[in-house]
Amino acid sequence: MKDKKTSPYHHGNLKEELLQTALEMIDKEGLDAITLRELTQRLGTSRTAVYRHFASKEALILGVIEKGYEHLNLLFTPIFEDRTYSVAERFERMGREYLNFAIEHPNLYRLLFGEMYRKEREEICDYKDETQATGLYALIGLLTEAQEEGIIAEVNPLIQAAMVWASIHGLASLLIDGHLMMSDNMEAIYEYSIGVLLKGLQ
Amino acid sequence: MKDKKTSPYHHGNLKEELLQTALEMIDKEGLDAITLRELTQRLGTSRTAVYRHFASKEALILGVIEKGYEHLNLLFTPIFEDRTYSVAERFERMGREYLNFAIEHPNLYRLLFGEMYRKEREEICDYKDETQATGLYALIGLLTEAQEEGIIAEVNPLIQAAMVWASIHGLASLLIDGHLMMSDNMEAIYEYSIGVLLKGLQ
DNA sequence: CATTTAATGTTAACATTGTCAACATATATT
DNA sequence: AATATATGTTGACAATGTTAACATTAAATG
Repeated sequence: MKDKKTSPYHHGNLKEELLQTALEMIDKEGLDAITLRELTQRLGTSRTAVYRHFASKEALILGVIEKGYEHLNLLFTPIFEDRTYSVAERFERMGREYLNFAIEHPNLYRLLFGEMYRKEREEICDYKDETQATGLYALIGLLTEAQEEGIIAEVNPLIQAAMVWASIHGLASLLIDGHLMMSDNMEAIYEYSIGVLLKGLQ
Repeated sequence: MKDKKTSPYHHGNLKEELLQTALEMIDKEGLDAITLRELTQRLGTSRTAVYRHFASKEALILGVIEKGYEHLNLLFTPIFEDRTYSVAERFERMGREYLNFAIEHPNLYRLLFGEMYRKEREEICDYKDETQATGLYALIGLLTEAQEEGIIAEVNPLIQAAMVWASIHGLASLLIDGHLMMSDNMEAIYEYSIGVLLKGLQ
């Protein structure tokens, strides 16, 4: 019963491992593939062990979302702030990185930027949190920089950021959800989009 | 048993009413709110009557999607083709109508343009179908017209259409999924976006 | 019209899943 | 050492999609 080598009664780090494994499962197999039974089985615990660390399955997923945001923040912010590149170059690079993430991790992308738990998400992360964590904050900074350099028009950067984010998010969404049947033209569409944006923002 | 007034054994038009009621339920209460039991109960039949008309719940939803596309086509195409307005005006009007639909019917919008049944959807409606039904076809036509009038640059209109659609779709998605916390600035963002697009496309 | 066949609808049952209550065991506290 | 708290387990339940077996109506066929 107390065979410590194979399965100690207390797992030790279950909460963190639940989050981590859930994130990996969602990433690889999609949100629908996650069942508490499957998840806990992979960690060698019983089905209901989850409820000692999370109020519900939903609460667990919300934890995964929070973790995902932190991950994204670490991924994107350095690109935005790398001053070895010009503003325009950073603009182009950030869009590419953002799209790459969406394409390589469509399930995670949908979880973070889709409707999932929209209502409940608002409680754990308000506007400022998400803005900061998803790089929208950094985007606003970049656009402000661009305004100072005279590259783009001096308009409320919040509105500019929303417009730019929407464009790239729309492209990512249509792509990973299978509505743009021109994945081969992907690169052409992206470059054209960045061009249209930079020109239109002037 | 054969009280025709209250409940005839054969419903008569069950398939169509299933689609219609399912569409209304999805529209008002969201996709998750649909259960076969609830749906059939509203129509006064037993839970499994669905299976005489659809292979599965998924097949039913795919039918709803098809119905939704047809509906959208009827809604959008006239706007695209109303030549009493200039090309630029039509461009602006179509975007507004598109956004309005998304905001007024977020659940339907997500169903039609989200990931739902992405794989299976490809079987019932290939590129041409969706392109035509969602107005992308009309958008391409409008952009071609704009090119002929010299309003925008002569670039592959397919790529232009993808870029424009992505921008508006991104705006709609971020809005209805609660990621843009500036619904009050909505109108400003939209007008600015159209401006950026028209300028950038030149 | 009578009979057969196909279409449509119903009931009973099952597997899966999230969740809760009651119980068990390990760790922390006093 | 004794108690309390945290953590994990087992058994059960309700909801849901689905299937099989049966019932009833409409259509087809002679």
